Amino acid sequence: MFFLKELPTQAMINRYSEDYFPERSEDVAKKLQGLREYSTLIRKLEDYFASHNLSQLRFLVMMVIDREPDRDHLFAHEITERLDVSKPVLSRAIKKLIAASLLSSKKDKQDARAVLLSLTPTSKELLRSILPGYFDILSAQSHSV
Amino acid sequence: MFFLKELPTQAMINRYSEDYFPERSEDVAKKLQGLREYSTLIRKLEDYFASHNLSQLRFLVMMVIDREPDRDHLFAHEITERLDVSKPVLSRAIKKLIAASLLSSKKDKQDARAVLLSLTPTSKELLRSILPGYFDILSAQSHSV
DNA sequence: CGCATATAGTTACCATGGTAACTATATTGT
DNA sequence: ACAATATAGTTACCATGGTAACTATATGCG
Repeated sequence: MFFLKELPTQAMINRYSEDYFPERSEDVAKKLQGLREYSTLIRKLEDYFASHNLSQLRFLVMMVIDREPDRDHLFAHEITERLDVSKPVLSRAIKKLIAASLLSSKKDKQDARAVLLSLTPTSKELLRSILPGYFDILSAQSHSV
Repeated sequence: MFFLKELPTQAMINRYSEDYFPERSEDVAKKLQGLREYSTLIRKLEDYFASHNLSQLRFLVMMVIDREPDRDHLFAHEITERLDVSKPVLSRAIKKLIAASLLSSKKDKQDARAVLLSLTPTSKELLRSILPGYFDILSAQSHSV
């Protein structure tokens, strides 16, 4: 999350950064603007998911299972490879999804430690129903990007 | 935070979104890429601030006081106007900054509810010392932006 | 004036992010 | 075979985000 509402003017950035690398202060201004825009976008997405009793993470967990070619399940550690999230946080997200019947789990026969995670009919339908709004938010015009 | 490491291919986005608005799927791809890049950037900034016993928010609180023209202090509610953060979160951030001697507070004489917040010599020096690294991270080249 | 409303800031509680350390199972190497 | 190491997932604990409701003070208005 990036909180700054009113971005510093170029003059202000120059004032702060000119001693160090004046040649890069335009980059700095662009990055700050990008940070602000994407933070706003992330807030919109989070609000949207919250209105469906989801979070971005729980949505993405379902997405990476859904988009997996050739298989209808993933193990938690495979999800960790696909999402930039720590194991404990993923573990809890999965627990919540299972509690909400949005994920089903099955012990793996080869590896007693591992758990197969698959989408349920409910979550497949939920995914289909929320995707339009998701893409809508993502494709909405922002000020500059 | 946006977690997805491997972004969906254009073909995948089309598969998901073509029923709804195929004409916008390029926007979607661009936005997802932007989200990922800015999430990575935010992580780098957070790590940098953490290495100085700060957070992005506490840094920005000091910055908005420092950058205020004509005055050397702000009230908490004025900081709320400048930063997109809830009052309780700001309240705690301020408490931590005061505890670390990075902010000094003084009761306002006109309004007994309000508290004047100013930078301390320590925080002015700290700001100066961390700004180069901050701009460095912001101006570092990313893959596409 | 004095009551209703607004504002400044805090408290209580919850959601979600992280790391370190743990249990249980699998694998590796001698 | 079995000890050492690696891996799957969880637990415990902390940081930081949010909203609702609270206290205290200020303001507006009949």
